[in-house]
Amino acid sequence: MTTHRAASPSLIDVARAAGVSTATAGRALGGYGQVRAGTRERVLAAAAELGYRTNGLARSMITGSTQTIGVVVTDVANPFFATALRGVTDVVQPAGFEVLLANTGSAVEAERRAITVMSEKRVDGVIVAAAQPSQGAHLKHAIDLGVPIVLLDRQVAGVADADSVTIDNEQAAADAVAHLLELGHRRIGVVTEAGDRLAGLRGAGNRRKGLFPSAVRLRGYLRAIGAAGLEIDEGLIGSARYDRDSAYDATIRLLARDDPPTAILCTDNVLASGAFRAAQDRGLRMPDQLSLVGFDDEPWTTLVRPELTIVEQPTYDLGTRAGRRLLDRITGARDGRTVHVQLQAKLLVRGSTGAPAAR
Amino acid sequence: MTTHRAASPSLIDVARAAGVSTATAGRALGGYGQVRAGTRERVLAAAAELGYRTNGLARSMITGSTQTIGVVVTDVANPFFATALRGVTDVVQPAGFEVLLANTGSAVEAERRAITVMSEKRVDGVIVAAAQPSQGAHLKHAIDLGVPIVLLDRQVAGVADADSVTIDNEQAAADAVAHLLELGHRRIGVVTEAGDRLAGLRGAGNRRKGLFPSAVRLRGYLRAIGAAGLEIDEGLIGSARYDRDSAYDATIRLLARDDPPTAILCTDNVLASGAFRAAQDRGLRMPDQLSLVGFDDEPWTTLVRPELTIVEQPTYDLGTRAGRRLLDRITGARDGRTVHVQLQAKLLVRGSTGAPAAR
DNA sequence: CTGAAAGCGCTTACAG
DNA sequence: CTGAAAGCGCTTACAG
Repeated sequence: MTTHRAASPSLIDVARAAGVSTATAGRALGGYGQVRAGTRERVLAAAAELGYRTNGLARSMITGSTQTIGVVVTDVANPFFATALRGVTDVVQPAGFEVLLANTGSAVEAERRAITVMSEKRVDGVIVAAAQPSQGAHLKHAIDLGVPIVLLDRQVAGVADADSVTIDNEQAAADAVAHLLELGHRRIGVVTEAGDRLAGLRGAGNRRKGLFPSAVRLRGYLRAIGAAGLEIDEGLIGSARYDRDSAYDATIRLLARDDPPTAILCTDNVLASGAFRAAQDRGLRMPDQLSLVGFDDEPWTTLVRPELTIVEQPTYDLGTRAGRRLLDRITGARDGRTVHVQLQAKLLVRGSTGAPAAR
Repeated sequence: MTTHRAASPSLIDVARAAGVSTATAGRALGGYGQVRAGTRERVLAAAAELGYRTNGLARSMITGSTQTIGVVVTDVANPFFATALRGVTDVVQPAGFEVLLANTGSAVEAERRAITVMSEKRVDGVIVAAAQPSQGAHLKHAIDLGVPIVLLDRQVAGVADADSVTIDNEQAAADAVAHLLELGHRRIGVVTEAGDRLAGLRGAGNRRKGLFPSAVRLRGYLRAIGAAGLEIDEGLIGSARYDRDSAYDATIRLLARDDPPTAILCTDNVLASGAFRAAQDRGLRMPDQLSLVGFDDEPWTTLVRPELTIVEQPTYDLGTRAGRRLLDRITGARDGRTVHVQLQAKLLVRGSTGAPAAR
């Protein structure tokens, strides 16, 4: 029973059916301006009768607002971004905004395209977790065109006028190392994605912009080790790619040293899972023979034995704060001042960390 | 150095600067129609000079296409939907479509609003993981208005004209039970969200529509038990809410029976994590004293000891298939026939299942 | 409170 | 290949 589908009725059709002008029909349907109650009812009845729905494109073209924000992430399937995204939607949807989502797969070119398209679709603003924090020219360009941008999780080099909501990753990693130092560890290893950035991080520079969170965490590790008066031993810095197997290998290498670390910090949840497996396969008792610290409170960290000590990031809040900040930019007080929110992570001490075994 | 920002330049401005008509400027910029190479260059130069960007709203209003699809899920933070969503974006973005995302929190009212707004924004189609598979009136309404819909993960009652892409959950659960039966188990328990649907499932009905995946899985369990000639023992059906603690409690209750199950199937990944913890806390050796089967290949399932036997759902593919199907509906062969794709899950046998201990 | 008219920024026939 | 004109479906001053 496929009925012939007429073109979607427009305001003109509704107005005609209700015997009013399109201006009046628009006022009744759009909830703006003044309309007599009786008139409104007649219009609404006609609209319902015809199956009318507002054309949001036409409305947006006139009002200059789409009630839509863009969200650009590197990987929605990553629980970190999925959770932050949930935070964004939970704040933004009740305020009457929709979310246009783009996944970049960490490719700057894809990010550039996404920003362009979103800008052409006239989103009211964009939240972006940059693919490459060192490359922000296209973001600056968008800002110059009048698109408000809030950076999520990564500060980007060369983008002065964007707000940002990030986690204090340097302090988070330093806290974890401090915990291990306090337990008496002196040879503390790290499994990290940012091993290749080591030279730059050891320099005097203290910029946050342009660095991936993993690099900032590595700097926190270096800082804490240095603050304790210990030498930085590059042999304790295990480089890995962003996957479990690579972290597994890096951990095995660290443990194979003549003088292996008694504790290891992993700068990420995925890396931690690889390190945990490596410790398991090596038959090391945790925490006696090896203490381990990871990032993110994922389900597995409390299912394994011992439970994993972790740095808990306020991931959901990261999203809500970014959403709220963007809404403020769009609607309310456009005081113009650029805001950089930095949230604190929390060390959750569990069974995988303890004093090193006496030797 | 805040320069005064002029209103975004329009095609008229570009045309004037290039000394051509708006029609020609539009053709040069939009890549449609015929334009002489020299003319095109002049127009592009003028556009670049002025910082012109196409107004997608105006374009969409005329062309009747927004190159945007809606995706409606209950919870983006759930790894299942996050992964499926990634599948959708990976298919749809390269084809030139953007994704408008809505999170419903399983509330039908939120879903209704999301569909309405998306429809008003004139998305070209919508993929929806229904909040309540039993309630589909608003979806049917949208379809009648001309919005193509592809159902994801859940068939919905009363929505005849929507395509669907789902997983064969009944077969998946039945396979898991068959595996346990083959190992020699006779008292097989189940921890499920759908315990309250039991009466309806035991009836003769064989509809898939209107049921949550958990309910379909429970039916698979019932079918497999019945097919083996065993009695359904309602005492072996542990009801839980959708959280780890509730599953933990349900498992503890099952294990406290005089005649406890020797194996347990969990109809979901979250429930499985609770059941695993319960088995751990009870000090039960797996698989000897208890065999356990879960759903979804989450990281934790290979980090715990023993590793968990699971039913692996093709979650990412669920998204890619739904995306592709919707694109087909929108662009290509609108043959009109409604398509129901059902993907098969795969049992991954690992250490948590084995023959029951002799007693 | 209501309406006639203008206009948002494009694309699309239609002529040339 | 190019342009003048119409039109997509709304909202917004402006009058009354």
